[in-house]
Order: sequence, then structure tokens, then C-alpha cells
Amino acid sequence: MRELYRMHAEMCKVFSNPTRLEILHLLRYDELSVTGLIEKSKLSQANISQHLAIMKARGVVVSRRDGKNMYYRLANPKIVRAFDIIRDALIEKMNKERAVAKL
Amino acid sequence: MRELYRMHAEMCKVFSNPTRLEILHLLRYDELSVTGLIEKSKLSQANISQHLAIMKARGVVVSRRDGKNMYYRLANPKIVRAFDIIRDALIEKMNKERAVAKL
DNA sequence: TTTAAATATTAATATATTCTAATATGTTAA
DNA sequence: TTAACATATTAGAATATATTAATATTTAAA
Repeated sequence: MRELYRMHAEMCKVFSNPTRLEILHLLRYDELSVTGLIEKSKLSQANISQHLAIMKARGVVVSRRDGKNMYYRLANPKIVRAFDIIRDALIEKMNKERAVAKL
Repeated sequence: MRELYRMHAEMCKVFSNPTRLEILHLLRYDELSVTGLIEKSKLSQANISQHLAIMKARGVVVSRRDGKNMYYRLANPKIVRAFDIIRDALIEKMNKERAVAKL
């Protein structure tokens, strides 16, 4: 049981970094090559590669090679749903805080 | 935009620690006092208090005092949904890995 | 078969997180 | 108003993470 929480936490660590969230968002609808990610994000090549390696090791993305390029995509569409739910909760929280601030 | 990813990541950090996941799971159906959490988890009082403080600061749990006790509960039911989706993705991944191992 | 392009890895530094132990604060009852 | 119970906070050591710069690897084309 505690082992499951450990693994669950390991998986969630992937989502606990803004750079990785940005990459995941870019992969939301379709696969992209590393070059594509560099272009769309303006992050450094090394940094993107490192984050992709982390996400691949955790099984959150998968890759395929096509010639010189490596294409990455989400391993499981549920990732998008979790992403959206947490973002919704965040936005609800901000709206609530804004409403309180107005009192 | 990048600010939103930063806040989203901050919120996800809450879920990236096994102790906090355990606490969240205990709060899944109902509020609990710190003492209740200590009894059900066997974690140290200081550690639970610290994690509760982190989760409260991030708006993931809310608290109310009743006499000497502080009761904590989830701030938003969506948290449970996100928790479950990620756990499902994790279990699917493990099943897939097990299937591959059997080949 | 060398070169260039695409991607991955390594090393090093800076920063963040976690836990434990000790101590402080707040609340009620004697 | 003091004792005791419940919870919170602080400090410090150990570990983990993120970023940048430099270098290595892989692939395809010249």
C-alpha cells in the first residue's frame, strides 16, 4: 500500500515542474519532435531532452525515431484529463480568492 | 501563461509526496482531526502538521477548529478525481509492464 | 567517410524538499 | 491559573531537483 503511494507520488512529480507541464501541454493533441518542442517553447535543447528523459522513464511519454528526429507523445490520454482537472481546481481556487478579495 | 504553469506545478507538488497522498486518501470521504490522522497513519505528529500546513497554504485542504482539535478536509472534490485518474494511469502502466514481462 | 543536424548525456552549481528533534502556542478543565 | 492535551513552528542535516555549459552519440546526406 505504502509502495503504491510512493509510485503514485513518483508519477505526480512529473507534473510538479512548470517546464514539464509546458511540454505536456504541447504534446496534448499530437506528437512532436524535440526540434518542434524547442521551436514552440523557446526552452534550451538540453533542458527539453532532460525533461523528456525524466517523463519517459516514468512512463508518461513514449518516443519513436524517424530519421534524425525523435518524436514524443503522451503515453496515456488520461494524463490530459488529470492535467485538466487540476487546472480547473486551480482556476476555481483563484476565482474564489478573487471573490473574497472583493468583499 | 507561463505563470499559470508555475501555479499548476505548485499545486501538483502537493501530490508528489507519498506522505501527503496518504493524508489526502484518509481525508477522501470525510474530515479528520490531526489526532485522527496520526492514529490512522502512524506518522509523526510534527510531520503530519507540516504536510497539512503545506496543503493548506496551497489551498488543497481547509481546516476548522473544534475545541482542542483541528479538523482538516479537502477543499475541492475534484482533487479526489485527479487522484483517482492518476492512480488509474499508474495501474494501467504497471499492468502493461507486467504483460510485457510475460512475453 | 567526413560533415552536419538532431538528440542525449554528463558535470557542476544553486535551490528546494524532507524528516527528526526540540520547542512553542493555543485550548480546556481541574 | 496551572496542568495536560492538541497542534504548530523552527532549526538543521540529508537528499533530491533544475538549470547551464560542455561534450557525446546517432543518423543521414554530401
